[in-house]
Amino acid sequence: MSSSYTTSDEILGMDDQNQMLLFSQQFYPDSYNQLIPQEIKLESSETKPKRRRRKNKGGDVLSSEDIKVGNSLMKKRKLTDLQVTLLEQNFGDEHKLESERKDKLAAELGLDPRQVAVWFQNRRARWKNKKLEEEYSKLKSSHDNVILQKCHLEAEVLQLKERLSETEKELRRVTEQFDGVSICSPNSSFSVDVEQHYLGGEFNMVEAGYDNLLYIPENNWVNLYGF
DNA sequence: TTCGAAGAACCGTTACATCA
DNA sequence: GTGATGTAACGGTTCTTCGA
Repeated sequence: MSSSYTTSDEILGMDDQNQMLLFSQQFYPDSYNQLIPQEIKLESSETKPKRRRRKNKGGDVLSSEDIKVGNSLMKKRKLTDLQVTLLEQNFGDEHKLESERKDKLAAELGLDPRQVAVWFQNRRARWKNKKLEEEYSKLKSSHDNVILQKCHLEAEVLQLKERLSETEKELRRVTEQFDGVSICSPNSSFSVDVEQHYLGGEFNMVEAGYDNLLYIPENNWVNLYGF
Protein backbone atom coordinates (compact mmCIF):
# COMPACT_ATOMS: atom_id res chain seq x y z
CA MET A 1 0.00 0.00 0.00
CA SER A 2 1.18 3.44 -0.69
CA SER A 3 0.21 6.15 1.75
CA SER A 4 0.45 9.92 1.60
CA TYR A 5 1.09 10.03 5.31
CA THR A 6 4.18 9.48 7.34
CA THR A 7 4.46 6.55 9.71
CA SER A 8 6.15 6.64 13.08
CA ASP A 9 8.81 4.30 11.72
CA GLU A 10 9.51 6.77 8.97
CA ILE A 11 9.70 9.60 11.47
CA LEU A 12 12.19 7.66 13.53
CA GLY A 13 14.37 7.32 10.49
CA MET A 14 14.41 11.05 9.69
CA ASP A 15 17.15 13.53 10.36
CA ASP A 16 16.69 16.19 13.05
CA GLN A 17 15.46 18.88 10.68
CA ASN A 18 12.70 16.74 9.25
CA GLN A 19 11.74 15.48 12.67
CA MET A 20 11.36 19.04 13.90
CA LEU A 21 9.33 19.95 10.83
CA LEU A 22 6.97 17.09 11.43
CA PHE A 23 6.95 17.84 15.13
CA SER A 24 5.65 21.33 14.52
CA GLN A 25 3.00 19.99 12.17
CA GLN A 26 1.97 17.39 14.69
CA PHE A 27 1.73 19.56 17.77
CA TYR A 28 0.39 22.78 16.35
CA PRO A 29 -2.77 21.61 14.61
CA ASP A 30 -3.88 25.13 13.79
CA SER A 31 -0.96 25.61 11.52
CA TYR A 32 -0.72 21.98 10.57
CA ASN A 33 -0.72 21.59 6.83
CA GLN A 34 -2.17 18.05 7.06
CA LEU A 35 0.01 16.73 4.28
CA ILE A 36 3.62 15.76 4.71
CA PRO A 37 5.96 17.46 2.24
CA GLN A 38 6.95 15.30 -0.69
CA GLU A 39 10.68 15.45 0.07
CA ILE A 40 10.11 13.71 3.39
CA LYS A 41 7.87 11.10 1.84
CA LEU A 42 10.29 10.22 -0.88
CA GLU A 43 13.30 10.09 1.35
CA SER A 44 11.62 7.73 3.75
CA SER A 45 9.59 5.56 1.41
CA GLU A 46 12.49 4.69 -0.81
CA THR A 47 14.40 3.16 2.05
CA LYS A 48 11.35 1.78 3.76
CA PRO A 49 12.22 -1.66 5.02
CA LYS A 50 9.61 -4.35 5.38
CA ARG A 51 9.53 -5.06 9.06
CA ARG A 52 7.44 -4.73 12.16
CA ARG A 53 7.09 -1.47 14.01
CA ARG A 54 9.90 -0.90 16.40
CA LYS A 55 9.40 -0.25 20.06
CA ASN A 56 9.96 3.21 21.44
CA LYS A 57 10.68 2.59 25.07
CA GLY A 58 13.61 4.95 25.29
CA GLY A 59 11.51 7.99 24.51
CA ASP A 60 14.54 9.97 23.32
CA VAL A 61 13.28 10.20 19.78
CA LEU A 62 10.09 12.02 18.94
CA SER A 63 7.42 10.00 17.32
CA SER A 64 4.10 10.81 15.74
CA GLU A 65 2.55 9.34 18.83
CA ASP A 66 3.87 12.08 21.13
CA ILE A 67 1.43 14.82 21.96
CA LYS A 68 2.20 18.25 23.28
CA VAL A 69 0.18 19.20 26.34
CA GLY A 70 0.79 22.76 27.52
CA ASN A 71 4.50 23.36 27.37
CA SER A 72 5.54 19.82 28.02
CA LEU A 73 5.57 16.71 25.94
CA MET A 74 3.55 13.81 27.21
CA LYS A 75 3.35 10.24 26.10
CA LYS A 76 -0.36 10.50 25.54
CA ARG A 77 -1.84 8.74 22.59
CA LYS A 78 -5.46 8.78 23.57
CA LEU A 79 -7.79 11.16 21.77
CA THR A 80 -9.61 13.67 23.91
CA ASP A 81 -13.21 13.09 24.98
CA LEU A 82 -14.35 15.91 22.75
CA GLN A 83 -12.55 14.45 19.75
CA VAL A 84 -14.00 11.02 20.44
CA THR A 85 -17.48 12.45 20.91
CA LEU A 86 -17.36 14.22 17.59
CA LEU A 87 -15.91 11.18 15.88
CA GLU A 88 -18.65 9.02 17.40
CA GLN A 89 -21.28 11.46 16.19
CA ASN A 90 -19.87 11.30 12.69
CA PHE A 91 -19.63 7.54 12.86
CA GLY A 92 -23.27 7.43 13.92
CA ASP A 93 -24.22 9.41 10.85
CA GLU A 94 -22.25 7.30 8.42
CA HIS A 95 -19.81 4.45 8.97
CA LYS A 96 -17.93 5.18 5.79
CA LEU A 97 -15.68 8.15 5.55
CA GLU A 98 -15.30 9.97 2.27
CA SER A 99 -12.14 11.88 1.68
CA GLU A 100 -13.86 15.26 1.88
CA ARG A 101 -15.52 14.50 5.19
CA LYS A 102 -12.28 13.07 6.53
CA ASP A 103 -10.36 16.24 5.77
CA LYS A 104 -13.13 18.42 7.20
CA LEU A 105 -13.33 16.36 10.36
CA ALA A 106 -9.58 16.27 10.73
CA ALA A 107 -9.42 20.05 10.45
CA GLU A 108 -12.23 20.41 12.98
CA LEU A 109 -10.55 18.11 15.45
CA GLY A 110 -6.99 19.26 14.83
CA LEU A 111 -5.98 15.78 13.83
CA ASP A 112 -4.11 14.27 10.95
CA PRO A 113 -6.60 12.98 8.34
CA ARG A 114 -4.76 9.73 8.60
CA GLN A 115 -5.67 9.58 12.30
CA VAL A 116 -9.31 10.15 11.45
CA ALA A 117 -9.18 7.41 8.83
CA VAL A 118 -7.55 5.03 11.29
CA TRP A 119 -10.08 5.86 13.96
CA PHE A 120 -12.94 5.08 11.59
CA GLN A 121 -11.24 1.90 10.53
CA ASN A 122 -10.85 0.74 14.12
CA ARG A 123 -14.34 1.88 14.99
CA ARG A 124 -15.77 -0.14 12.12
CA ALA A 125 -13.85 -3.15 13.37
CA ARG A 126 -15.21 -2.66 16.88
CA TRP A 127 -18.72 -2.22 15.50
CA LYS A 128 -18.39 -5.37 13.46
CA ASN A 129 -17.17 -7.31 16.50
CA LYS A 130 -20.06 -6.05 18.54
CA LYS A 131 -22.51 -7.05 15.83
CA LEU A 132 -20.95 -10.50 15.69
CA GLU A 133 -21.21 -10.83 19.47
CA GLU A 134 -24.86 -9.81 19.37
CA GLU A 135 -25.55 -12.23 16.57
CA TYR A 136 -23.75 -14.97 18.46
CA SER A 137 -25.75 -14.41 21.65
CA LYS A 138 -28.99 -14.40 19.67
CA LEU A 139 -28.07 -17.67 17.97
CA LYS A 140 -26.94 -19.14 21.28
CA SER A 141 -30.17 -18.23 22.99
CA SER A 142 -32.27 -19.70 20.20
CA HIS A 143 -30.07 -22.80 20.26
CA ASP A 144 -30.60 -23.10 24.01
CA ASN A 145 -34.35 -22.80 23.48
CA VAL A 146 -34.29 -25.57 20.90
CA ILE A 147 -32.30 -27.78 23.28
CA LEU A 148 -34.80 -27.09 26.04
CA GLN A 149 -37.67 -27.91 23.72
CA LYS A 150 -35.93 -31.11 22.71
CA CYS A 151 -35.58 -32.11 26.36
CA HIS A 152 -39.24 -31.49 26.96
CA LEU A 153 -40.19 -33.52 23.91
CA GLU A 154 -37.91 -36.37 24.97
CA ALA A 155 -39.48 -36.37 28.41
CA GLU A 156 -42.90 -36.43 26.82
CA VAL A 157 -41.91 -39.34 24.58
CA LEU A 158 -40.67 -41.21 27.64
CA GLN A 159 -43.92 -40.55 29.43
CA LEU A 160 -45.94 -41.72 26.46
CA LYS A 161 -43.86 -44.86 26.16
CA GLU A 162 -44.56 -45.64 29.78
CA ARG A 163 -48.26 -45.12 29.27
CA LEU A 164 -48.12 -47.28 26.19
CA SER A 165 -46.39 -50.03 28.08
CA GLU A 166 -48.98 -49.86 30.85
CA THR A 167 -51.78 -49.95 28.33
CA GLU A 168 -50.22 -52.95 26.62
CA LYS A 169 -50.04 -54.73 29.94
CA GLU A 170 -53.64 -53.90 30.61
CA LEU A 171 -54.63 -55.20 27.21
CA ARG A 172 -52.71 -58.39 27.74
CA ARG A 173 -54.46 -58.82 31.07
CA VAL A 174 -57.85 -58.25 29.46
CA THR A 175 -57.17 -60.62 26.59
CA GLU A 176 -55.87 -63.26 28.97
CA GLN A 177 -59.06 -62.84 30.91
CA PHE A 178 -61.01 -63.72 27.84
CA ASP A 179 -58.59 -66.39 26.76
CA GLY A 180 -60.45 -69.27 25.22
CA VAL A 181 -63.36 -67.04 24.38
CA SER A 182 -63.65 -66.30 20.68
CA ILE A 183 -63.10 -62.60 20.62
CA CYS A 184 -60.94 -62.65 17.56
CA SER A 185 -63.54 -63.54 15.09
CA PRO A 186 -64.37 -60.64 12.85
CA ASN A 187 -67.96 -61.71 13.07
CA SER A 188 -67.98 -61.74 16.81
CA SER A 189 -70.07 -59.01 18.30
CA PHE A 190 -67.80 -59.17 21.36
CA SER A 191 -64.83 -58.34 19.18
CA VAL A 192 -66.64 -55.31 17.90
CA ASP A 193 -67.44 -54.28 21.42
CA VAL A 194 -63.82 -54.59 22.47
CA GLU A 195 -62.66 -52.59 19.47
CA GLN A 196 -65.15 -49.89 20.17
CA HIS A 197 -64.18 -49.89 23.79
CA TYR A 198 -60.48 -49.48 23.17
CA LEU A 199 -60.48 -47.44 20.00
CA GLY A 200 -63.21 -44.97 20.67
CA GLY A 201 -64.36 -45.36 24.16
CA GLU A 202 -62.74 -45.24 27.56
CA PHE A 203 -59.27 -45.66 25.99
CA ASN A 204 -59.57 -43.47 23.00
CA MET A 205 -56.42 -44.65 21.26
CA VAL A 206 -56.52 -42.08 18.51
CA GLU A 207 -56.96 -39.18 20.85
CA ALA A 208 -54.38 -40.61 23.22
CA GLY A 209 -51.89 -40.81 20.41
CA TYR A 210 -51.93 -44.59 20.22
CA ASP A 211 -53.28 -44.73 16.70
CA ASN A 212 -50.10 -46.47 15.67
CA LEU A 213 -51.41 -49.68 17.22
CA LEU A 214 -53.05 -52.36 15.11
CA TYR A 215 -55.02 -55.27 16.44
CA ILE A 216 -54.03 -58.54 14.80
CA PRO A 217 -55.86 -61.65 16.04
CA GLU A 218 -52.71 -63.81 16.26
CA ASN A 219 -50.57 -61.18 17.97
CA ASN A 220 -53.15 -59.08 19.76
CA TRP A 221 -52.02 -55.44 19.66
CA VAL A 222 -49.06 -54.68 17.48
CA ASN A 223 -47.21 -51.43 17.36
CA LEU A 224 -46.95 -50.24 13.79
CA TYR A 225 -43.93 -48.03 14.46
CA GLY A 226 -41.87 -50.22 16.68
CA PHE A 227 -42.54 -48.72 20.12
C1' DT B 1 -9.60 -3.61 -23.91
C1' DT B 2 -5.66 -3.97 -21.08
C1' DC B 3 -2.46 -2.59 -17.78
C1' DG B 4 -0.32 -0.19 -14.08
C1' DA B 5 -0.46 3.36 -10.52
C1' DA B 6 -2.84 5.42 -6.73
C1' DG B 7 -5.86 5.36 -3.12
C1' DA B 8 -9.15 3.39 0.07
C1' DA B 9 -10.91 -0.34 2.90
C1' DC B 10 -10.23 -4.37 5.40
C1' DC B 11 -7.86 -7.60 8.39
C1' DG B 12 -4.60 -9.16 11.59
C1' DT B 13 -1.23 -7.59 14.51
C1' DT B 14 1.64 -4.64 17.48
C1' DA B 15 2.60 -1.27 20.96
C1' DC B 16 1.22 1.28 24.52
C1' DA B 17 -1.90 3.20 28.28
C1' DT B 18 -4.75 2.12 31.92
C1' DC B 19 -6.78 -0.45 35.48
C1' DA B 20 -7.72 -4.12 38.81
C1' DG C 1 4.88 -5.78 39.38
C1' DT C 2 1.72 -8.07 36.35
C1' DG C 3 -1.89 -9.73 33.41
C1' DA C 4 -6.14 -8.21 31.06
C1' DT C 5 -8.30 -4.98 28.28
C1' DG C 6 -8.99 -1.09 25.15
C1' DT C 7 -7.36 1.40 21.43
C1' DA C 8 -4.23 4.04 18.20
C1' DA C 9 -1.48 2.81 14.62
C1' DC C 10 0.85 -0.13 11.32
C1' DG C 11 1.78 -3.55 7.34
C1' DG C 12 0.00 -6.41 3.95
C1' DT C 13 -3.63 -7.63 0.84
C1' DT C 14 -7.50 -6.80 -2.04
C1' DC C 15 -10.49 -3.99 -4.62
C1' DT C 16 -11.79 0.11 -7.26
C1' DT C 17 -10.94 3.94 -10.13
C1' DC C 18 -8.72 6.33 -13.63
C1' DG C 19 -5.61 7.61 -17.16
C1' DA C 20 -2.37 6.11 -20.75
